[in-house]
This record gives sequence, C-alpha cells and structure tokens, in this order.
Amino acid sequence: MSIQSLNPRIVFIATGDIALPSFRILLENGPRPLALVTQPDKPVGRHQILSPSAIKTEALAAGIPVLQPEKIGDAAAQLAELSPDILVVMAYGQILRDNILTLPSKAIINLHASLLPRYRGAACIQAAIDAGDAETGVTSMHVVRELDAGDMIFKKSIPITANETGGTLHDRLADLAAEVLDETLGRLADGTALRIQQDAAQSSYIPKLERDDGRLDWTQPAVALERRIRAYDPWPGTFTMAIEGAGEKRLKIHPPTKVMDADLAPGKILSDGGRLMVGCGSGALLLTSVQPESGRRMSAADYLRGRNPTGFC
RNA sequence: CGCGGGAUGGAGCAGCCAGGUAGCUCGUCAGGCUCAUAACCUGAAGGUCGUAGGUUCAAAUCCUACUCCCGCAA
Repeated sequence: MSIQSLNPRIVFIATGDIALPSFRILLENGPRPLALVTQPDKPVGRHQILSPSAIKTEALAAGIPVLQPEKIGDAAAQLAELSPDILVVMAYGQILRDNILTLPSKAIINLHASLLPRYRGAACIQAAIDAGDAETGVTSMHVVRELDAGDMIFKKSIPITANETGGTLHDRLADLAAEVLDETLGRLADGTALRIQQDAAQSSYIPKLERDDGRLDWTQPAVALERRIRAYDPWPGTFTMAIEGAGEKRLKIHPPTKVMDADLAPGKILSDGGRLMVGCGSGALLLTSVQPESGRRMSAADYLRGRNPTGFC
C-alpha cells in the first residue's frame, strides 16, 4: 500500500533550508501538504531587509497556504481546522507544546540530521564533523515534549568524507532527509513503522552555536582544530585574533587546513615562502585561506604580503 | 535608512588625521650568479590613487553625492 493511496492530510512545519528537499518530495510525489507553517519573516542581511524563508517562497509558488504565527501555539486552532493526520516537522525553530502535539490524528514526526540519540539539538551537523565521526545521518521520530527525544521510526546514514564541511554535509543530509521522510511516511501508512526508544544513556545534546563559538583555541590539538574549521564552515565560521603591532584584528579562518607535524608554541606563527603555519596544542596547522576584518577572503600568501601578524590568540 | 570597516600599478597593504614629486612586500619582464632552483644579486615596465562634483595656487589626502566590496548583527 503506498502512502499516496492513503492520502493522509499532512501539514509541513519548517523554516530552515535543510527541509527544502523534503518539502519538494511531497510536492512532487504527494501527499500534497495542506499548509506550511514557518517562522515569521525576519530582517536579514547587511541592511536588515525583511525576507521570507526559501521554503515559504516555494510554498507560495506552489499554491500551498502559509501560516507564520509568532508562536506556533497561537495557530493551534487554525491548524485544528485543517484536521491533519500527520504533522511533519523539520528545522522549524520553535518548541512544540501539547496543544500542537495532540493535533494530528495519526502522528507528529520530526526529521533530525543526526543518528539519534547522538547529537540532539540545533548544531547536530557541525557536531558530527567536529567529533571526527565516520558517519552521520538523518533520523525520523515521533515528537515528544523533550527536544529530539521521541521514539525513532527510521534512520539512514551516510559517511563523512575527509574534507567534509558543515555546508556540504548540510546539503547532503537535506537530500537524505527527503528519502527518510518518504520511507517513514510509507511505513506509517502500511503499518510497518518501527517505534524504537532512544537510549538516553547514549544521548548527547548540542546547543545552538553562536558566532563567538567559532573562536579557535590554539591550545587544542591541530587535528581537533582542523575538524572544527571544517565543521563550522560556513556557519558560524571560525576566527582568531591576529596580533598586528599593538592591536588585535579579527581574522576568519576558512577550510581547508592541513595538520602538520611541527613543534610550534600554540598561537605562534611560522611564515615562509607564503606559507602560514600556526602552532597548536599538539602539532601545527597550515592555513590556506583567511579573511581579515573588512576584507575579502584571500590566500594565506596574499594575507602575509600586506599584513604582518606576530601571533594568533 | 540597524552599527562599522574598505576601494591606491597584476596580488596584498602603507600613505589620508596636520594638502605640495606615489611607497612597501610580492608578482611580471630583462640581465647576472649558480650544476641547478620556487633561492640570491642588478635593472626595467606597469597607477586618470572606485565614480562624479566642490574647496584650493595645489587634492590619494579636505567637503558632498553615488557605485561596489566586507565585518558585526540576524
């Protein structure tokens, strides 16, 4: 029995771009969502222009009604009128309360970009790379009050490559999520869906990342820093403070970087022939791409040509 | 109009506050040294100092407007 033939009434709840492929697969293969719930438009970019999420734009283009309540609880009555069978939640950005959890007749499911119970929370993608995991994936689960702690239905994994960044992994997981959603809906429809309790002892929670979390600590081992620089690209990015003369200037560090077997004090710089090497807690890191304050992204060689940093901190 | 930084030969920067011959580190080209070199030495070419106005005897430098780039913030 296919999910399409049952034609459950679905409402899609999402804001982040990672949900786009999943939303599209419903538009293409059905069941067509009755509505999209997404966060209110927010001021975005350098000029703080009010902008809709990409998924809202797609929904409108497809003729799907869009709801943008300040708090999703405010829209409970409106959603109840749609009498949904299944709510699909992904990267929405608000905690769902009981008045929403009890709405659908069949299930409220969430797609999460990690192999639960590892990496519950917002920064799950970065966490997998940062930890040096060999693989990660997408898990579908039933939504409960505790964040990302519901019973799991289905999961699919993919390997993390050696030069994986948060950005590339985000995109791959977005596509994977669409497959997981399709499979999950199918299993729910034909009654083969599993319900696997999460082992709380194995769980970990990764809070939302802030800009300042990207500051590199050069006393850490080079291998850990190399992973972090990849994990945090493009969000929140990594940076250090470059000591230039009497002052310090912010310097963004972009991947790729290379771990070197060199004995150099943490934060100390070795530059020769346009190569920029920084000492770490153990080993050193060869930087290839950096971005000074108010400047554009440039090679380490270009950076050294005009600036004269004496160390990083 | 959210806050702030920037635009100077091919690259990255200094010079601007206290206007008066355009500089640094590289790159390019030519020659030299060398078994040889991305190393070293010598020399050369290359810039309407983002655009348009204004002030001035004189503007990269002061004033005004505009264009583009970037950081913060989201």
